[in-house]
Amino acid sequence: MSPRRRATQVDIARAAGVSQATVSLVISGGHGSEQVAEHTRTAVLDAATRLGYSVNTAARSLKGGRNHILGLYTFESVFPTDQRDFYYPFLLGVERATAEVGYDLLLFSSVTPGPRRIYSDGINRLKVADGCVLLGRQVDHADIAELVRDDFPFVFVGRRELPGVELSYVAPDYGTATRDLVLRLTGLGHRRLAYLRPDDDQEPTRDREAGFRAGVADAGLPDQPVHVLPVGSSPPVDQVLDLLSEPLTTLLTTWRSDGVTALLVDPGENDRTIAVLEQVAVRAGVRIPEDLSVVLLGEPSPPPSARGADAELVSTRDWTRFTLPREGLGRAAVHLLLDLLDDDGPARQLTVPCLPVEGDTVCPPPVGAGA
Amino acid sequence: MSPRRRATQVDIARAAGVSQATVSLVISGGHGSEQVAEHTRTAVLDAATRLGYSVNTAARSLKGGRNHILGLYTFESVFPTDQRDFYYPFLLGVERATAEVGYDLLLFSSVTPGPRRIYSDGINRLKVADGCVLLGRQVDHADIAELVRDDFPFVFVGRRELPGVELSYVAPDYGTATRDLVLRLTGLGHRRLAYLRPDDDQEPTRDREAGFRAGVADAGLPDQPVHVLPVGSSPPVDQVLDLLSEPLTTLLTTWRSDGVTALLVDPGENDRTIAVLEQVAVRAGVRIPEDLSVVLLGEPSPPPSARGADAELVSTRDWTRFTLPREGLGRAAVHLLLDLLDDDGPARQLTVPCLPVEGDTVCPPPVGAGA
DNA sequence: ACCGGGCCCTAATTCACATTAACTAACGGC
DNA sequence: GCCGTTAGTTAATGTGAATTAGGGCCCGGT
Repeated sequence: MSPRRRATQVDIARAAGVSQATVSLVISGGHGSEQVAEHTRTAVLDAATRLGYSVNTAARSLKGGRNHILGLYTFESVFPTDQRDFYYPFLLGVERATAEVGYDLLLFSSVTPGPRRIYSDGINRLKVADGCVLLGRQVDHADIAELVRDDFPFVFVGRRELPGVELSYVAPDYGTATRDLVLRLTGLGHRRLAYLRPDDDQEPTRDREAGFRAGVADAGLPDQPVHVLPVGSSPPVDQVLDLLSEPLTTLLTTWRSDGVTALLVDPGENDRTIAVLEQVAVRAGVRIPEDLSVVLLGEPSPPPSARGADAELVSTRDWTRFTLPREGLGRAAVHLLLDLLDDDGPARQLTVPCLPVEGDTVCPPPVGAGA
Repeated sequence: MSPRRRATQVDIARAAGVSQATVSLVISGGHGSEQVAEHTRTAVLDAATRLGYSVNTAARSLKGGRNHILGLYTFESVFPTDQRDFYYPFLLGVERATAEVGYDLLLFSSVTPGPRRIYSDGINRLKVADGCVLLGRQVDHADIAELVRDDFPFVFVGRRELPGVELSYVAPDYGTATRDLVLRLTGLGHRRLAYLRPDDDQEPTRDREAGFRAGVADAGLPDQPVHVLPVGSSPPVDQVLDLLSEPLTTLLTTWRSDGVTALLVDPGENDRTIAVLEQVAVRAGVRIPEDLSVVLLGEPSPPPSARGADAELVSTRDWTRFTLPREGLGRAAVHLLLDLLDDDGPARQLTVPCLPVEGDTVCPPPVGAGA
């Protein structure tokens, strides 16, 4: 057991016959090393190599105030088994971007499970990181307010708003993506569109609707009908079918008589709507896309495989839609966080484009329709 | 902008009217805080909460204290996309166990793989964690040696050996799992077994063979033939078929004439062997399991879906086998690491049982055979 | 010679915390 | 009243690296 201490700058200094400060200048590179004579420089580097030196980042951070650690805190479990496919790309993006900028990623798991609280024992674990990316739906508002009060740098993935405070976040650009889909439809000749959205007042819902109206305006069409479904963004799964079947059937009839040839559906946080629509359309004899082009403003989830009891309410069609740039959001969050760390400015927001997916639920309008 | 410093223990001390040392005693918890009067204690905690204090991990680890952070270092990318399904359970296990013991998990992504440069923030970034779980195949021996030299506590997932040093690791109990499969076969009536292993000298390979011999002995059978294939554990994928077809065909003939009714296959790190065996058996008219029961001493990978060019060399059969307890290994690694932290003893090793999987490649021996 | 500058380098300080020896006050046993 | 004991607290020290304020030293100009 030789408790051989690891080499420090002092050791190198002794070996090279210089002072620790000089070693620091050489090792730290760029700024200081230009002021060091070449032969001293090589002598130091030589000794360093010989002694197997490497920087003690703890000491470096102590002086510099940075830990070079970014935190990732999720309000649900960090590696959720059941939502694995949903969260994984976020994690991937965050991890990769973190690595690229030379930081390490600290997963906050020690915080008790259940409703996750940041400030459980009064002392804030998050601060061991230089800044933090926050993920998850069920946000504890009190915690966030506390973080803001503490001036702790953090960035949300997904748009988050809190009355009275400015939060930093990265969010998908639902508006532009929706607008682009509208233009795609009008480009195909559709002149009468309908828009379907859940009954909530969340930002993503508003963004998409705004994008819809913008697209309609850009295409030079008059205002198009917007229909609000009597469900919030996350209704109980087992009631969705009952809740939506009748209203959707009615709407389909209305649209047909009104000459609507294309429909845009905001799935909310709940992708069952589109599945119900599919069922209802079949029953009503409306063919998609021959009679009615349909685009989905988001992604059906779970993406690939449906299992168990839900199977009947999972759509198998390849909807024309757009996907959340989930890895991109993770990456963007990291970069935004770094900006925050450097500038120490006010909260800021960033949007990331959504990628269109060419499905098979869109085609030109039926001849003679929508004149 | 106010460059508001983060609150330090000195700030708290001033606010609470005590010394910094007292604050440290209170904050660090258990050991010292019993020697602090209750009212002092609460005053300190109060001030800490009020000032939004949190410990500076850099300072703490500089001095050698505990951070309640465990590190996870992988010699490949932490969230590898292509090996995602393989590594995920390990991560899950590590993360969950870490959370359960009240630690946070630090993913070391900043450390660049490849040729290690001394003056980049090298391996000793690990030190910001109290200890570290190491994962991955392509281990850099120099790094490990360095860690050992530093007396840094770490645990490998998977058996790792380095000449001259004792490493701590958790490993699947291949031996017992193999023995159990042998007993399973003899229990069905098989009396003449054959064993197939790759041509390497790795520990897992040895373990499995030892388990085989133990099982054979336990069953009261004489020594059974062991055949070594002329490939190491990771031959080039595109050559496996060529390399193995002929020898396997020969072996099949030999076994048939020798009355062998069951075969145990050590897949090595390369699951193609079993795929080749399957092809060859079909071509030789040997039915599995009617003519020959086959068990796989490990898992075929990639588990569920085969894609691309490899598809022809991926077996689709549901082999009777055992699976690596991957989440369990992750968990065990964390617990072993904690033991190491507490005891500071010598390196230690731990094995975790493998779970048997009932496939459809085993049945009783053909009547009249193996008498 | 003397002064003024660069140029290289060093001594000293700082960072936030943990640890430890030492100190104080209060209390009792004798 | 002296010493010992114990609980509670403090002053001092160590940790590795970065930074800053200089201090020699050499050299050219005057």
